Amino acid sequence: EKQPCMPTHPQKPLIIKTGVQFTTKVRLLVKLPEVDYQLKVKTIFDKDLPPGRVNRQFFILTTTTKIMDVEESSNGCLSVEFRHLQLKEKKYVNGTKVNEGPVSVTEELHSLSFEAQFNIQGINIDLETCSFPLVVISNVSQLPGGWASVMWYNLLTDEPRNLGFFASPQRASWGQLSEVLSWQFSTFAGRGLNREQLCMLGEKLLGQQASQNECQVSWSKFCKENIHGKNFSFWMWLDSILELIKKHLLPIWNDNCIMGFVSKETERARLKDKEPGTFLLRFSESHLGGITFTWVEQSDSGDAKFISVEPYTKSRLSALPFADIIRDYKVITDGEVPENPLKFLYPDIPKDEAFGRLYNSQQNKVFPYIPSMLIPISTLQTTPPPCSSPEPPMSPGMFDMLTQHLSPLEIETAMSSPYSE
Amino acid sequence: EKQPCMPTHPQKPLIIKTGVQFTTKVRLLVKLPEVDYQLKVKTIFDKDLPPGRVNRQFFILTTTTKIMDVEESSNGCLSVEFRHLQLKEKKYVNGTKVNEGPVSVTEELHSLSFEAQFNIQGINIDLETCSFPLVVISNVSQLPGGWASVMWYNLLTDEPRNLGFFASPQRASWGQLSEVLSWQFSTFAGRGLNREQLCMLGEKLLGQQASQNECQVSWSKFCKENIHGKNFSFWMWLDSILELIKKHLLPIWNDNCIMGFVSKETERARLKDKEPGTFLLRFSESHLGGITFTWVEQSDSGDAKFISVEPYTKSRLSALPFADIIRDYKVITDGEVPENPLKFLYPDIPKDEAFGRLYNSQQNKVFPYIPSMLIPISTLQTTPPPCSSPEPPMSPGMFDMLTQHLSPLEIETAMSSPYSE
DNA sequence: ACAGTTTCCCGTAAATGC
DNA sequence: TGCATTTACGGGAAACTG
Repeated sequence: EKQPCMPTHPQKPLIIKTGVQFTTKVRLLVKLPEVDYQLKVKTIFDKDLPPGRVNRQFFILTTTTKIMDVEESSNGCLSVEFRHLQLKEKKYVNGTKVNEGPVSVTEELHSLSFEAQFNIQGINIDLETCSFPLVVISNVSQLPGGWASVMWYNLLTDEPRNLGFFASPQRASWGQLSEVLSWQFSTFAGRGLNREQLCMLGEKLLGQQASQNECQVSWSKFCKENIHGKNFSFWMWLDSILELIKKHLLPIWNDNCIMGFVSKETERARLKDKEPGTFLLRFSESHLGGITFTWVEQSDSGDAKFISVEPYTKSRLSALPFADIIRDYKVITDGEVPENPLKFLYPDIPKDEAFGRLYNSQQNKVFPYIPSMLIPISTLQTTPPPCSSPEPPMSPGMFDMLTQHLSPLEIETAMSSPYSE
Repeated sequence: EKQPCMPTHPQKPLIIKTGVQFTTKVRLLVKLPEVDYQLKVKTIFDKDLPPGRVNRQFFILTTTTKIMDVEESSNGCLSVEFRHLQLKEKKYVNGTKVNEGPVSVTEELHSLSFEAQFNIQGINIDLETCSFPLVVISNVSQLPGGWASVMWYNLLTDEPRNLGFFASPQRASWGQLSEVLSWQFSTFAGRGLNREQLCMLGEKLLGQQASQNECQVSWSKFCKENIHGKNFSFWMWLDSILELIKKHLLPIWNDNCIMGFVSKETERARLKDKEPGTFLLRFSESHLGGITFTWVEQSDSGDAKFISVEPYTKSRLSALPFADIIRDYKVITDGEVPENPLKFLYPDIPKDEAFGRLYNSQQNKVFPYIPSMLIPISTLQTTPPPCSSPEPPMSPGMFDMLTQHLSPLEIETAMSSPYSE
């Protein structure tokens, strides 16, 4: 006999890492008439799993049974919270590790079941329920893949327990998907994606025709296939940016100072007619988790010239916050006096108005010492290189700077540093 | 019956962290006449421990028995290697946790015992041996304390198993101790300490009279009491420097470019009559794990002037290697053109001759972008401050630089944002 | 409240398995 | 051999515990 028993599913952390504690709570939604005895709930991982359905099997390492208790905060329901639950992989299950097709670890769905039974007026009643699908990972490096699965699953099915979903995952429309992507950013970074940003993402994922929201995206294209010419998939790239924002760019992102997702063409079109020194912030498309700025200058011929700095990644940004980089950035052109080329955040906001609030002086006052700060510097040449060697030669300013400091032996290696477009 | 049975003690890693695997090997040094049966060895942690001797009790989480085997590499001895051993703390031992005095975790000594028994011609023979004392820690943050204990123990006792050693640790003579300290540097950093460096350390630890090698140092002074006015002990300070060298300064240390341990007085005496721009490298005495450079300049009055930069710690050094800092360091004096004040490594070695080999151009060649490097910069004033505030006021150059960028902009958070929603 | 100590767990690196 | 996945564990931070 099954009875109504709705647990509070472990809905948010649908991803569980082995060896890391998680919590789940079950609540009995009917009031039992007589509760003069203890009601025990048992948790089982992957109960009644059809054999061969998953590649990996796990078990709960910690206590799996607990007594239900009257919940204070609510209307006196019975509930139980399992804390400090921990998953561990069963190795060598019966010596047969079923290798079932191309479903990767983060596509393998599991579930957590809860059982209770009680006796009321001589009738034995079994209660049972189970969680939404779970992804089990063994290292945080698998978290992005896990999130992708959860997103895709939630996007495309309303079934509470379709564990075979990724055997043949449906396609999503770009309209649906873009909404979910924006929601990721608004949830985890505090600000979603605007129409232009989504449009760039759509074109990146699907090509020019993607302006149509009806355009279909396959799971593989979203998360499994590498972007052409790169060694990462679309979602891995996007998630690396989400992480970069979360850790290093949160206030700047929330102040809407990061255009971020812009094609190089759009970037140029935007900056072309702007005041020299106008810049915008854009995420790297060539490397994971990088952000760069591009500014416009007047070239000698009178045309607009666009210059982008080598993208900053988390390692640099943890040495120097991005707002400080923008404040302090200097370019040495032809060995002259360093100048900060960044004047106006696109379209025309004075730099300090946009970022001043976030500047951090880096000043530690430790008395007998003089303070020292890190300044990001680029060197640039305006005069065209005398010959067209495959690698553009070094600017005179940089050359001076290096030769001045490098012993004769080291010059060769340091020479091969390209810049200028 | 006890028999000669000398194991290869776990000598080097005398410190074991709970939950982290370690390895130990036991070798039977006598050849058994008849080895037609298996000889089993069992490992026991803290065997026969007098109750109340230690605060914490541990057990071996993994397999504790193994069969001895003929060792290939040696002359056919029997030996056994325990791998993947792991320690875990027994909690709530009999409900009584004996709190025995002021012996800290890293002073608590433990031991690992090995037992085997065999029967030869009807006689039962018990073999037993045990390791040198072990320190058990639960976090790497306790490693320096553990090392200190191991050093002190080895320095002051030849007993193989005096587990109560730290109940009343003997004093060491500075002569003995300084030798051990130098040995730490030569073992872990590749170059020991010279007489002058040791002399500075001796004075730091014991005051001026410490030039005598006979001077006695207490364990407490070495490792437990804080240095006057600081919140760390002598050894914690020294070990933080050892770590800094190991991770960030190895080649520079081994090239003997770091004077390192110099009092400020000696530093000045050394630099006083040198060419302006002569500098030396010294470890910070005020903060853990920091290194600074001090250079000499000619002041307006004609006297020598000494300037030290705020010490670089591991976080800065992992963004920028120290050799590059020395190469690129710039001072902006009174807002003028940046100049590198570092010319000659004391006594008179041109900077690039000393460090050129280690320069690293920081140049990542990622095509469409211009490279950017981090330059450490200090600003300095030559004109004396108008008033004598307790904190040295900001130099005009720095002030300009900051005001130029800090505009009246503690403005409200969300200004006109460059992108529409 | 607090300091000494342990636990937790991310993130990198290395090991393992397929 | 290379790729996918897991294990190992340092290091920072939170939690614990007298």
